Amino acid sequence: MNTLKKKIRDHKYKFTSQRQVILQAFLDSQENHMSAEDVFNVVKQIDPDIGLATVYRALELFSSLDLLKKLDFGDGRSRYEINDNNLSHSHYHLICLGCGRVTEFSYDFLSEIKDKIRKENGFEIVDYQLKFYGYCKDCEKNKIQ
Amino acid sequence: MNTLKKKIRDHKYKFTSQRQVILQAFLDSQENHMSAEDVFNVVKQIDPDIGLATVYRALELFSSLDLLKKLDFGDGRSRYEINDNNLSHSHYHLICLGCGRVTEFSYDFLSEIKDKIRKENGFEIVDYQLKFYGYCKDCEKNKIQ
DNA sequence: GTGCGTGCAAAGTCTTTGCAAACCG
DNA sequence: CGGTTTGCAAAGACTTTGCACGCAC
Repeated sequence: MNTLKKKIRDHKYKFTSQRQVILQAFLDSQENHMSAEDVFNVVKQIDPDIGLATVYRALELFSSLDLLKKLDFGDGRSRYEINDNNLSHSHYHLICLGCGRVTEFSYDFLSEIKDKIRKENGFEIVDYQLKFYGYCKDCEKNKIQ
Repeated sequence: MNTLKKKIRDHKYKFTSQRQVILQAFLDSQENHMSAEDVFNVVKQIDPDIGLATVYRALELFSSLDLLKKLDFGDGRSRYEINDNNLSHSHYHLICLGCGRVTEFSYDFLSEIKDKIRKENGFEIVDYQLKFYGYCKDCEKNKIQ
């Protein structure tokens, strides 16, 4: 938390109690991919006066500071996760078309492809997002088709 | 177009003039990733009476039939492209953080990772989406930082 | 104290839905 | 003809914004 606090202050933003509570929610949460409303519901427990707009504003601020990473799983709302800030530590998301469960998977295929893309397109990668859609073990078992 | 028409009829859906015009827009368009409104603007030229809701309904229908593929580039609206229906032909999107331009890139790394994921997670992949964020040649050149 | 940050409510954007009329097969 | 599909407008879901008050520094 102190690292996060420092990063916010370094950018001349204020470390308000609301911002702290919202960050804490991510540090504490078992739920890895919270939507704005998920976050709102968590922080309301600690500070009932907090507003949904404040949550949205904080999530956007934190994303711009790379404290959080904004995700999209195609369910009509943005989701966020703590950003570990290291490309090679990145993970991918396995999104089950049956139950919607999102699992994480990690495997370094990037170094190879990164070079290839730089050479062929002159495109300098700073981040990426990889989502696999399919059926998880349980749904595969129960699939009719 | 006849293949598409067949696929629609095979599923007992009607091949209406509106649906035809919308599909034609994708076949003709140079723009590879049209939003619902982009499509609406194109088809209005041909059929001024067409409604935006019809476009949305058609895009959803076509996606469910795998004629189109629904994409999300994080700009707050869904985008669509013709689906080539072959996992190994799939391409990735290079999204420039400078100018927003979306380029396509193709490289088969999937077969390898697919096996790995099936073994380790019991997850059966049917589709995936890979997006790289970074800076394209031009923006890299002009980047201050 | 000053100006950034907040809460609230209203507005905005994209998308979906209800319904009567139109149309495909 | 009958059930789909359409166009329109209204509603819905998520997110952003305007503004007066409050708080971090």
